[in-house]
Amino acid sequence: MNDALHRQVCFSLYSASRAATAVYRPLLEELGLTYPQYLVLMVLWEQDGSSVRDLGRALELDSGTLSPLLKRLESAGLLRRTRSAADERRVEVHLTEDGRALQEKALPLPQRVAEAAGLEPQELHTLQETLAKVTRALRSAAG
Amino acid sequence: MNDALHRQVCFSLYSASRAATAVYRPLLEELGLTYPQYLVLMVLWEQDGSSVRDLGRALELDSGTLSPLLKRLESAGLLRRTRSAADERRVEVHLTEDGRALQEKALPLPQRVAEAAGLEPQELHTLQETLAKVTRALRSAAG
DNA sequence: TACAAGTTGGTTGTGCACAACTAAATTGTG
DNA sequence: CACAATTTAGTTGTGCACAACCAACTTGTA
Repeated sequence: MNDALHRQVCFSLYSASRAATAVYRPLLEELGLTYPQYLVLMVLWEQDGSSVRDLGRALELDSGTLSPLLKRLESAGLLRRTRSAADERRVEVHLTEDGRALQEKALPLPQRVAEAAGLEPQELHTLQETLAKVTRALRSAAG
Repeated sequence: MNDALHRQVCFSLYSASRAATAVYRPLLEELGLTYPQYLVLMVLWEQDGSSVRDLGRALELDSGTLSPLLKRLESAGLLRRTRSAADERRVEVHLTEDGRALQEKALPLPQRVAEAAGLEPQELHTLQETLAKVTRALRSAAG
């Protein structure tokens, strides 16, 4: 147990985040997905046809991360990438039938991870609120 | 704004964690460090001579992550890795003078990031407690 | 209509994370 | 002692994150 370490917000967040994705990992592996791939699909399940830019905005990830990730999902047959006719700079990402079908299989996952976190609903809600507030503040501080 | 996304603990943690390390990044860059490298040094500043295994236990990182990271810190002249005389399986990690000297330069960092998080001291404390609890629960769930 | 400035997606390179595996040393047990 | 099981680091391979840079396209303005 290292005191300086455990007094830091950043380390607490870093540890908790890795622990949470570690709970997701074996569940997502059954769907053939990694956690960031699952995040991209979640955006597409709500907004099919999003551009790479839209995905980047939603997840705060840049094209250097998204481009190869999207290519992997495309070669897995879960989506297609097509240049927008209206604006040739844009690449629109469309789910395939397989990609859409995964939504149902993924439905129970968040609940299972929330349960694994071992918090009361009220406590969980407060945590979410606090994290959203912290993230906004940190982003505005980082510029 | 994607609803399904923002209702998930894991995504909140993932976003907050990346936002926090993003605040650290430019500050650590002045010291020539990445965030995980800084974490390793924090452990060594409190427990110089820790083994790779000790570092792994403290940070919950495995040797596949730590070995190359430690080599980079060694070639940066911040530490030395030596086989333990008592147990030839162990590699003990000792700070150099330069490595120890960085502690003082890094001293103000946590405070600055905590301020950037924009929480009241009481709120910050509650967050830390909740995150520690969540991390323990998630780890025991992951096995 | 030119064309500078901005937007969008991609590439390259570095450094984590983590799984799966290997090699070497130590320890427990007959 | 012998030797199987365990512990400890390290290697290899895959997939994020992110910085820095580039090419192609669009848009605003003279």
